[in-house]
Amino acid sequence: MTIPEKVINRLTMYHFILEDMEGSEKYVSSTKFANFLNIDNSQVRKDLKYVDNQGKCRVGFEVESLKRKIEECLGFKKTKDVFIIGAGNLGSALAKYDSFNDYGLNVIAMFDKDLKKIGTTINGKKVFDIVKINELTGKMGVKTAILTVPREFAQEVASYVAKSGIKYIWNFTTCILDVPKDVKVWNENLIGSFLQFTQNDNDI
Amino acid sequence: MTIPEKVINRLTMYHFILEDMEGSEKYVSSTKFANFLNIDNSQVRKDLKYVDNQGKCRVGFEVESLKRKIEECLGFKKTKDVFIIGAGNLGSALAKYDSFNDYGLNVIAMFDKDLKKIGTTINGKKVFDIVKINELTGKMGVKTAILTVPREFAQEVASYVAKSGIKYIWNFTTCILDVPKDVKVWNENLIGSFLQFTQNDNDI
DNA sequence: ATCTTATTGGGAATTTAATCACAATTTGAT
DNA sequence: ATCAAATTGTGATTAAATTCCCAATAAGAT
Repeated sequence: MTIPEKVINRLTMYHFILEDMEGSEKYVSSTKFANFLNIDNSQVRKDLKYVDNQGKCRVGFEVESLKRKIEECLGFKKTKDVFIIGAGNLGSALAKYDSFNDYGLNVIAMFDKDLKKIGTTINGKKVFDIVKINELTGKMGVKTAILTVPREFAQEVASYVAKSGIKYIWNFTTCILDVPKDVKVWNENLIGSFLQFTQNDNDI
Repeated sequence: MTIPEKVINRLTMYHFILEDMEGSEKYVSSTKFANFLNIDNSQVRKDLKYVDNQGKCRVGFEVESLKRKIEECLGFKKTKDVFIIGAGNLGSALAKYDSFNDYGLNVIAMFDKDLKKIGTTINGKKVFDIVKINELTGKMGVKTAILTVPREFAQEVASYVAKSGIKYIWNFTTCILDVPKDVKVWNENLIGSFLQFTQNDNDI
């Protein structure tokens, strides 16, 4: 069953909440989730229909089993191997971001063109020369790359990376990439996200 | 006029594209934007209706004027002051992220509780003791904080920050925050974003 | 001058997402 | 045993977002 993207996003947030409740509370209601996220409680119940878990009238949803069901449903325990392209500030921060591991996102290696960075290790992830990506993509069967290079190199690097066999690019740069049709790009547009957040409030 | 959030996000991406075209091309068509972002071209034209800029039949939209209009419309030139709470990997990376400046996002100062970090300077931004935030929020009139502390401290720090007068929290942690009603939280859920990207592709 | 083609603008239709409303259920209190 | 309250599940409704469609326009070719 394919779950709508927005539902996936909310399910991960319910999981964050469950993480905090586990151990201290046995049940949680849709209203509790709804209040945390400022959404309608029936929305929550509809979302939870996607994971195979039913609530109890007058009581709510069982914390532990719901948490486990979301994990199964979204594959948190399934390892998703990725490369990080660009061992700069953001790339390094993401390499050190432990929450990725908790959700199955496994950084296999990093790539850069800076000789001072190549050969070093960041949080246990080795930094390779970008020209090695072709060889390593094939050898390790990695299909996903996180792109964190400076804007001015983003297009060039993305094209290079696409040629190596990478099929999914999670793009953290402010460059909109032009890549072959068989490569899927997901723009993590932080600027846009901030503006969505603040745009309709004039006192920022 | 309030612009829907999704439109705001796409407008910033059109701007990214225009940034690359400026100087080399005079006109751009809705189809060109649409192809870059894999969306329908009439969607692009409807988005562009929100900024006061009309296209020319058979030619498209003028690159320079459209770029300028988007900037005006979304307030890229208007300074938006923010604090970064948490001078760890992600906080430091965001403090060094120059694209923020280009879009008017101005990091005024950083806060942490680690004595080794307090007093240092990251990309020109001074790191203060978190207990100073109350004083500085008032003095500098800052209303927005970027939260990048470790998950286990997120709720505690968010409550503290909210008490200082901060009204907007851009939350990069994997903790869903419980804050007073007059504080608006925007969850930058990277885990959820990644799963939205990859969930319906089974070969990751 | 006429034709072809690329493009906009915008109405209509469709699809997707969110909200509302309420019956059914279950718990705990009286 | 009865009643009040909290909660789920879901059908109906509303709202928002996207796509489809095509007339109108203007550029460039013939």
